[in-house]
Amino acid sequence: MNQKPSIPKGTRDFGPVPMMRRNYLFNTIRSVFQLYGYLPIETPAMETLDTLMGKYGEEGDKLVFNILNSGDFASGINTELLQKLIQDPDNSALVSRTMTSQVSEKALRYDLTVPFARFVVQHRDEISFPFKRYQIQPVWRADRPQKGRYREFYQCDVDVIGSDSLLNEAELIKIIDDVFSKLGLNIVIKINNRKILAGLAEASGLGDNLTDFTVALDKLDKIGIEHVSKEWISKGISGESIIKLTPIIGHMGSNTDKISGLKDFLKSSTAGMKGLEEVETLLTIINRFNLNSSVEIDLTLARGLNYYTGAIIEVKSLDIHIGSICGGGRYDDLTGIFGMPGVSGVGVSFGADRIYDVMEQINGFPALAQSGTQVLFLNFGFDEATVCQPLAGQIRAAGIRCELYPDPLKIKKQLQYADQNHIPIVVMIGETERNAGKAAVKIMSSGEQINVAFPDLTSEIRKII
RNA sequence: GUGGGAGUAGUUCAGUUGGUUAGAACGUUGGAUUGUGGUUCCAAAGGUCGGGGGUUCGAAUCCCCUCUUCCACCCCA
Repeated sequence: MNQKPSIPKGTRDFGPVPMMRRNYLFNTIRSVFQLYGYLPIETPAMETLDTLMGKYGEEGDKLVFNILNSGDFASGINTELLQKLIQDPDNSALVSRTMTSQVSEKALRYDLTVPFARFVVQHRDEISFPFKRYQIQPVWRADRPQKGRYREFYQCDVDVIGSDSLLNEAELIKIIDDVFSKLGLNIVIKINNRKILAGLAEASGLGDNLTDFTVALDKLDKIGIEHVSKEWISKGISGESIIKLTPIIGHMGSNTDKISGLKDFLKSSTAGMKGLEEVETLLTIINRFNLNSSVEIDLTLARGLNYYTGAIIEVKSLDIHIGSICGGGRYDDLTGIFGMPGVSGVGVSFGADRIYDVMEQINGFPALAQSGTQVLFLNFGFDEATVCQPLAGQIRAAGIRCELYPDPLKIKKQLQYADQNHIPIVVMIGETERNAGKAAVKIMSSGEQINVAFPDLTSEIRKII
């Protein structure tokens, strides 16, 4: 007892109440996915290192949890090679990488999209395209935990792969709107397009600085235009370009205003115009949906851009400031890295844990009393309990949640148990009741108590509930 | 990976310029005439003060290291 047990950092236990709420969340999300015809899949918690590495950029690779090989994992180490490398202290990163590959061949999944791509390639024969799937599973990241950031968390992914149609993007936005409407959260759906970003870079003469350009741009709402400009300049982007860009990026008007501004700015860029056209079409489709949430074009939305090629989607809570609670986009060639080129997909991922945190903070969860026991039989001893069992069986057969207290403790203890577990009805059958053939039914909220003949017990309880 | 705050009973926290057996509240357990909960009253249990090292006659308190956690950055759900 002098040593307290604990769980790894960034992980959490979920007691009954959080669990019921999480189930409510997952069920809501799942029911919407199913309503649009998406099919469930699951993939293993671990993937081979080959599948995962190199898919998330340099930063992402570092955040993958590696799994040590079983058994005598040290036998695979090439000591000669390592000794050679280790002599140079600058090599420490390389040494770690080399060593990892020698003692580990699998890792915990980092997201659901890459395993999905692997799944599609591996099962291409069984899949008919377009393939619409959803997947609700935990993922793991060796990130430093903080508010709204965990090392083990759930993602709820919906993707459609094998279709270029913008109707898919529109459908996903409708799904987002449905889910958050059902949950009662106020959100804004931000959209952008990778091609527009490329166009902005091109039209302002940035050349191939796209990555540096977007990484800084993504921080605009956080650090402001001055700091973004500074970062751009430090990356070698010319002041001239920045002056051209500032009014476009800082444009705060409506979507149509933004589009007309962009139309003029991007006219020299084919990619940019293509992206703009996509956004326009998407907005046209969405306008027919009558969404509850607002959809706004946000040019600062870049989202890592590891594999996104078209639409970029992100959802922010208007209730709580917590980073994005849902995000995704189109990736034209994700399966290409697994040897199946030319298949385009688009998908979004709901961050269940962050959504939970938001719901929690705004008291957005409905009362979930419908999960606990409704009727408790007190235990007056073995013989009396034997009488209770068939009666409890009848009550359950009527669909009422019912339990018998397992130990013949003092009645006070058993009532305390009922009280603490918010059980509304208690049935007492002691020696007296057993002889009389009548049960004492106590309604906990009022303390009122009535006697009911055994055959009428189920119907009486049904009346009370 | 970088920077800052915090670690004292199950939980939330007190703990005076270093000074005797480290406190409270809530919770837990037991009791207040035998088969009746929530309120009340009484009592008890529970801490090598995150861990290790150092300074000191003496450390929860001062210094160093480490772990954990929270916050910010990087990045992200």
